[in-house]
Amino acid sequence: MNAVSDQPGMASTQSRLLAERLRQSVLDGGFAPGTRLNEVHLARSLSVSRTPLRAALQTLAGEGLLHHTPNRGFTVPALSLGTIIDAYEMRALAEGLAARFAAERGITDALRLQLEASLAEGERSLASDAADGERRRLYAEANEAFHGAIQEAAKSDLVKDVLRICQRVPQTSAHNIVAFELADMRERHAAHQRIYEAIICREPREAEQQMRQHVLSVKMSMARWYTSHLSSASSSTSRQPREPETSGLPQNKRTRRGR
Amino acid sequence: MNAVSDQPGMASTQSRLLAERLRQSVLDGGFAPGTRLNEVHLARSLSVSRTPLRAALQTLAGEGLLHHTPNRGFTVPALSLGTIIDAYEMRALAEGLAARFAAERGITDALRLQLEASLAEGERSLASDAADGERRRLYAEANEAFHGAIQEAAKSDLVKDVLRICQRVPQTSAHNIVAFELADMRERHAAHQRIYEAIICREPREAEQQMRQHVLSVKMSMARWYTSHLSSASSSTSRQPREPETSGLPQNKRTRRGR
DNA sequence: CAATGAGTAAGTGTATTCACTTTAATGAAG
DNA sequence: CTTCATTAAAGTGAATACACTTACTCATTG
Repeated sequence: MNAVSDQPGMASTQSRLLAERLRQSVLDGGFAPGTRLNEVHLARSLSVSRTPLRAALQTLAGEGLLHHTPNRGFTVPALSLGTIIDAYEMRALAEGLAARFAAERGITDALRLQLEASLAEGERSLASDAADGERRRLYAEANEAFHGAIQEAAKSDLVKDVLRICQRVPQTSAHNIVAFELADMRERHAAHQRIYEAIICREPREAEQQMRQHVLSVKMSMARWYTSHLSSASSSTSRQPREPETSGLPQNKRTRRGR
Repeated sequence: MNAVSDQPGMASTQSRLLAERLRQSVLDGGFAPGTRLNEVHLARSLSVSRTPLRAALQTLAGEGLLHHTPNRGFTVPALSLGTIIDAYEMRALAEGLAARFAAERGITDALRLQLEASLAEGERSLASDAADGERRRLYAEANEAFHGAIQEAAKSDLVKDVLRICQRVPQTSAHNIVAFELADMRERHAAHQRIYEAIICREPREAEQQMRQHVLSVKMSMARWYTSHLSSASSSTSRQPREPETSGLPQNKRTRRGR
């Protein structure tokens, strides 16, 4: 009955794969904020049964990426600008701590190489005369690699979890916006280099301080961009009574005859 | 078939109640670290079917309170002292942020009263000549009320979630140990008062700084206590291959006949 | 015509069953 | 006595079936 058996690459279980896919979808803004996820339709559209789907949804709800209401199911929360700014504030502290740990504990050669590679990649993306969108994509990639490497170097599951929570902001997620103007990107790149040096030199306080400033400056750029571009749209006060607006697939026909 | 129907107080669903109970159990150390949770046995002992139990477990796993391995089920992670210390480090930052937010945003009268009540309660517990254990219990209660009120005052779901993660440390959980010696408790109480004043006076930086110091000092006490009292026991390096040691109820007979 | 209430479809919560994986006891072979 | 293969029991993952709740349509009534 199962189509894919004895496949070597198939390490994980269905629920986990689903959780991964859905997490990605939610973070990428695949579902409109406030959307109500219909289990039956979602299951059909993903070609799975409800059981593993629910498993995935429960997990995501535990992670705080979805909200659950007892007899109404799962919804993707709508975040206000204030919430997003708070998240950056928290993230500045958490990433700062990660940088501090990395500096305190020292990093493996592999991670040092990854850091250097991401810096080089960022440099290249800034130097290239590629189209603006393409440059941005490249830089976003380098940026993610840089921060990822530091989080790894921190060697703390807890810090990683906290950062996951801080970045559970749909739409605004790191790799979507990241760098807003070329000048901003240059500034960020310089900050990355300072952070790298502080870590290599094993200077915890300096690394933490630099990282905090860096993230807070990203916060500023984001807020500026957000207010000037979106302003009105999707600025709801988190979990206010919003209209259902279900999703997961069509909810079309509703044919009935009188009693 | 369901025994409890049309009951007025029954607001929530079975899975949620279970999640709550289990969360409490895990935090209170109801399951030994490293224990493997057997779904069938646990379900029987809790008088529920596997479905809602699994739902609860998935949620807790999402929260990071349990660990899940594909075909082996859920386990309660064993934490090393290092991990616990890291948690305090993160918690210092998060609670500091909460205090800052509270000072920035101002607190409602209700919360101000709760803060004052908890301070008074702490004072009383320190002044009383009750038995040491009893005093400790009282102080722990006041302590929890104090920190809880500030977390509320921060008005940030994200900060609350982060703090939940930082306190997801079984056994060592806040209300279990908290204050170690009378002198420590006095020092803590004084810190609480300073924090309270900073918040009332709307001085964000001061509030944040005081709170950070406060939590870090708790960290020190905890580490001192931990090393002198437990030292060897339950100091494993997080997620190392530990022997199964299942739980949930007995696994007794194993009768079989040869092929 | 608006308000209200019954009845029904859609949707979520839970139970049960089946399939697949892991685990460990047993016994044969070296 | 140790090692390894065999094999069934126990356990988890997934699917299906059923129960209960919510929400909507429509008809009735004042």
